Amino acid sequence: MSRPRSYDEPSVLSGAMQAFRRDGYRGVSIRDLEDATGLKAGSIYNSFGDKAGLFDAAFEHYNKVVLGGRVDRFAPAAAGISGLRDLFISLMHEPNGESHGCLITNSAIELDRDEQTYRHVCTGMDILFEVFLNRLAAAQQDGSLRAGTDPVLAATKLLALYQGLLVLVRAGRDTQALERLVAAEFHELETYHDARPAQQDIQA
Amino acid sequence: MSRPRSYDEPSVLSGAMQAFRRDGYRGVSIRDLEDATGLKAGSIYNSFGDKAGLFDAAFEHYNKVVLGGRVDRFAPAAAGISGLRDLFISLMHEPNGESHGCLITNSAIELDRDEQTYRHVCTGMDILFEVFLNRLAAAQQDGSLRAGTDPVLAATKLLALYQGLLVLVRAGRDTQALERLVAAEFHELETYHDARPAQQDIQA
DNA sequence: GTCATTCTAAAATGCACATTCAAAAACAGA
DNA sequence: TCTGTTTTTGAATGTGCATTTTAGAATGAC
Repeated sequence: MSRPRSYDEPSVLSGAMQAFRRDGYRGVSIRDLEDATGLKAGSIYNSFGDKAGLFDAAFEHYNKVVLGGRVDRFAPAAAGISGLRDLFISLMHEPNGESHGCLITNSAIELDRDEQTYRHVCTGMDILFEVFLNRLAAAQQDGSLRAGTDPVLAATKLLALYQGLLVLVRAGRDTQALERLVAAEFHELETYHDARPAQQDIQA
Repeated sequence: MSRPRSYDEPSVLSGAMQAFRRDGYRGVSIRDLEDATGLKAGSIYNSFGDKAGLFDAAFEHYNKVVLGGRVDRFAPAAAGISGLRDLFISLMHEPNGESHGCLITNSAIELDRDEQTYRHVCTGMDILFEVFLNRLAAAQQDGSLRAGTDPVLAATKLLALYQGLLVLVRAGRDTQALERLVAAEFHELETYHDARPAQQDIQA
């Protein structure tokens, strides 16, 4: 018994999300959000309360759909440590030059820690940490984790590496070097190897 | 043959820098900068051209004085890898709760890559990378680097870790866990050790 | 002391922004 | 078809911002 909304919520959230990822919360105006969502300012306020409300909804959407989707696609439980590596490598392959940016990393820096919305930052990091820890612990069980590796420590390391990579990618650092780094780090996690260096390294 | 400036340039830059570190470029208004520097808006414009000009000068000051000072204090060439570790540990000990933030990391995220000022981000990262690489290469020479470690790869890893830690610190993550991570990473770099796990780990 | 020059102070300008308002339009139920 | 409710729209509002301007104060050179 009332006029129904004429827009598609997921696509509105997706548009807003993209704008926020690219330009940050402060860098996006209501005007920009009109273009990004297709909604007029009035409708935005009617539907989401205010700019912060839309940001909040977009962030929730990001954690659920984008982050969750990436995990499901690249690093499902069955994919083990190798799936985690794929997830990391994908960070260096954002669609052509179009650096979307990670809403978690970017908001961790931009937002004030005692804002309401900051909880999404913490949630996102918790999700990542738990996925890392879960896969590493499972790998430890089935023997595919290098012996002697502490899963909690390794998960912490992966979380830091993840955030750091996103900063460096956004800064335009050489992505090939970063890919080599990821390859090396996961090689260290996955395979059993002692530290005895190759002969030429000893003699050099 | 003219009126001299009545302010102390380093302290003006230091004040502005602190404001920008805490709240970001967009988060600081000219009004805020008046308080942070002690200068009136007119003087700021007279001396630095505009807000971006002051930011530029403050960023240069950051790279030279703050970043350079930290390297000299914690990780001079003589301190080797151990000095690098001290530098990293210091990231988790910013003055009481007062998270100043790193202007390089924060600006890498907030600024647009094709702005003039972004060069300071690149310069800062280059400085860090070169310091890391230099200390690691020296350690390789004198045998204090774990055999088989590639200095370039390790320096890349440290750069990513450095940026990632700053993101996580700003996000309010448990700093003790992060310190354990740093300790473990540097342990891996410094000491010779094979990967043979302790007995209890094999049997578990 | 006077002059030229540069700095400071304070108000003024104009713009972009987030937000609100009021009117019109679109639907659901009767 | 009529009614009530909600969405949409486009204009209006007011605030905060970066920046400019203007007038006055301070200094060095002579």
